[in-house]
Amino acid sequence: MTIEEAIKQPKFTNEYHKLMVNLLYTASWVDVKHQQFMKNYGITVQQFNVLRILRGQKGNPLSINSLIERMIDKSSNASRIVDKLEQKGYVLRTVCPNDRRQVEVRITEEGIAFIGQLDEPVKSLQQYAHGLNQNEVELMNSFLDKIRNSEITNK
Amino acid sequence: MTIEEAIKQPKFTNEYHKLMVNLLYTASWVDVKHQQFMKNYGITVQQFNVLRILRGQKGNPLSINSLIERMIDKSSNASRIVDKLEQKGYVLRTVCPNDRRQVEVRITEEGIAFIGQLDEPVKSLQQYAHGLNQNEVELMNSFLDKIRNSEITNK
DNA sequence: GTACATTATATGTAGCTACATATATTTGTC
DNA sequence: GACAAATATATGTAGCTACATATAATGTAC
Repeated sequence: MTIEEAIKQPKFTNEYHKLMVNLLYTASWVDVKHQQFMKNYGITVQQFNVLRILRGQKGNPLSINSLIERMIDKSSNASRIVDKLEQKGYVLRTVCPNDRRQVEVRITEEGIAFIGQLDEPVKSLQQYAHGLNQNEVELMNSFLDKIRNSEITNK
Repeated sequence: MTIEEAIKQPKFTNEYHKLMVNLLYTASWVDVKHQQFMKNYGITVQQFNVLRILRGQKGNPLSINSLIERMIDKSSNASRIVDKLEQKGYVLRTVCPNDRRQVEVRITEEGIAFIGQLDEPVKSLQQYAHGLNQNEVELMNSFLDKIRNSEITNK
């Protein structure tokens, strides 16, 4: 299905307009797939991403701010996302001894076990990119970076 | 800024994984820009999109369902989005005489005037795509379509 | 034409989000 | 070291979202 068919809009003012719409539409489409997948495991996409970031730290803790820096959508609610994960026993929060304003968040054994169980099934989500060959994927990654970086020159 | 820098993740398991993250990150980035822009005019992105769809109908009404079919994120809340636009006087809701289950939504003169005033400033949002040349934009549009269509073969 | 399924929209609700603000701690200046 | 500014996190709140369910109208089978 083309983007024109997907939103029943026969034509766009130009290819650039079409690209913006297509980008937002496709990302929303992918996001919904992720949501539906995660729901089966009683977790939200945001919670999953935070857990995966923490696991990547290999036991080292991260502050809430460093967590935000690593999140895909820089959420002002990182604190409450960590709340939920804490309630589930997947992470632990301790006050940082060096700077008592900061909080050290780290993944628990339960958290590691839980997310480990998702490693295999999660791969199916990346399959969406496999409509493209290696060359195309690299090209598209560079295009996405270019889009975000065109901001400066436009201002 | 590369995607690696943007989320402080030095490497991904492969380019496909990176693409999924980059797609979600970039779309969220664009979406936030849109949100911030629309906020200045006291309207949400969703409300704006619905208004623009209705204007495109040239006076003909659309049912709630046809509206959903044309929306970028197929929202289950189309009914309430129309509520808000109705409260602002930008759209009108009338029961369809042929099928009294349906509702005919059409844009008002105020709605047309309001959205018309955004036509020029809104163009700045499309500028994000201008980091790419014509050829690259067309290529990227085809890649996005491919991503959504790879679903069937993966199942 | 009655009964039942289907379709179109609306609404109740829990949970999530952005934004503003609060609280606690640290840093810098004098 | 007292005081103001800056930093890190948490929280109150209004509004938005997904999902389930309700309401109403239409279509279909007999």
